[in-house]
Amino acid sequence: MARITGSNGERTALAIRHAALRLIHRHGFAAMSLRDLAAEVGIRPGSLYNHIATKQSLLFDLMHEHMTTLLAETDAALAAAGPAPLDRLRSFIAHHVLYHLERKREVYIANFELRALDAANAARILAMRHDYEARLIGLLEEGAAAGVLATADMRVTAYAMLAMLTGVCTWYKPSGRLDRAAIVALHTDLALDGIRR
Amino acid sequence: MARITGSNGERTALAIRHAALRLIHRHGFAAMSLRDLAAEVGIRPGSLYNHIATKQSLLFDLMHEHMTTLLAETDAALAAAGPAPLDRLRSFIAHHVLYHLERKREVYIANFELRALDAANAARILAMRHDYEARLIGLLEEGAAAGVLATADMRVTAYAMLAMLTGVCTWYKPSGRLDRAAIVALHTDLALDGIRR
DNA sequence: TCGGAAAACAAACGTATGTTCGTTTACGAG
DNA sequence: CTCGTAAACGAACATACGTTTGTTTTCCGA
Repeated sequence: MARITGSNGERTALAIRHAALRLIHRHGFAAMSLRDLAAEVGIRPGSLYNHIATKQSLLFDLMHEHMTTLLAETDAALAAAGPAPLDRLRSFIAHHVLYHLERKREVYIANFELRALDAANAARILAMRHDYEARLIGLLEEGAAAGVLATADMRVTAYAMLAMLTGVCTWYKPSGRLDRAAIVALHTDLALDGIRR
Repeated sequence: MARITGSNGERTALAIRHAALRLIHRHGFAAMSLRDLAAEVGIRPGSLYNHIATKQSLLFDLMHEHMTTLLAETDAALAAAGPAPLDRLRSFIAHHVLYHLERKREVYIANFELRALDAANAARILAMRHDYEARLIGLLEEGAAAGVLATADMRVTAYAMLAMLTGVCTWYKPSGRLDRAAIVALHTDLALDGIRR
């Protein structure tokens, strides 16, 4: 055996990334062996190296692509929103929750596998995460300046909101009781007005 | 060399648990080798087995002890609170945040290393987590029944609140800008009333 | 049609892993 | 003081790991 009939580089590379997302999400990066990954894809361990440089770079690429997409889509959502601070904030929240519902694996990995990256790679991902946080903090400041939002500590408030809005991807199952619109609405209400009647 | 002068079983066992908390929190359970752990404690790898049964049982014990303490302390906090639903909820929130500030390593591990447990151990920890969630859901239902809380989906609301309140242990540093009381107050306000003025 | 690049294989590299074993020495109850 | 046990050691076990290598077969542009 050698090169397999019908084999295609791009398709295999995609399958590797997809399988890696599943395995890392389920077992963690350190607990995913390249032998497991190769078996999931249906190739031999050594063949992975036709498509990835190292295990470390595979993880970094997955995280980097996710952060790039998240930032771009967020900016698009904000650009499409109305000018009112509250509308912009609603738009951010809706996009964040929907994105996290649809790509829970990528999100989970980007949030919890930072420690598996080496120092240089971790720094790059962290910088992108700070960019993302800065967008929300900016929206909170806009709202405070316009007088529609409470003016407590912006940074910690943003952290708390992001934690709440991101939490959805730890329990969400597409087959669940609530549909996506309901989940978005519930989280928007919680963030804006809390649980007190 | 053999048994070391001044060696003491209980002290070593404690040092192992403490070092394990640090290493698992920093690198993850799968990425922590027993050789690293032994080096951190200052003994040889094989000597660990005078104090633990297996690596897996070490993780389970750490998580189980944490969940037991959390449940017991939560019940104590609720028992000490006044009878009004809102007071009880405030008490829950305050205790949760303080506990998570003070034991961020244990919390982080209990939340994110579930996948490293084998099936039977994971089921036991999950059951305790459900117990904890049930306490909050109960409080939300009390509040709804009394008419002081909004009556949206109780389970998802509880998940969102817990995600927000737990998030604090991913960024908190004791040397930070805000003291603990301020962090508790900020999270209580956010949970109850949101960010809208 | 043909030749180089792409993509797979089988096999092996050195190292690290969790764990076990037999041995040695200090501690502490009688 | 004595003796069983606790608690450490050094060494080794089998297995698993990420990665490299050389080879083989298929694909595809000129």
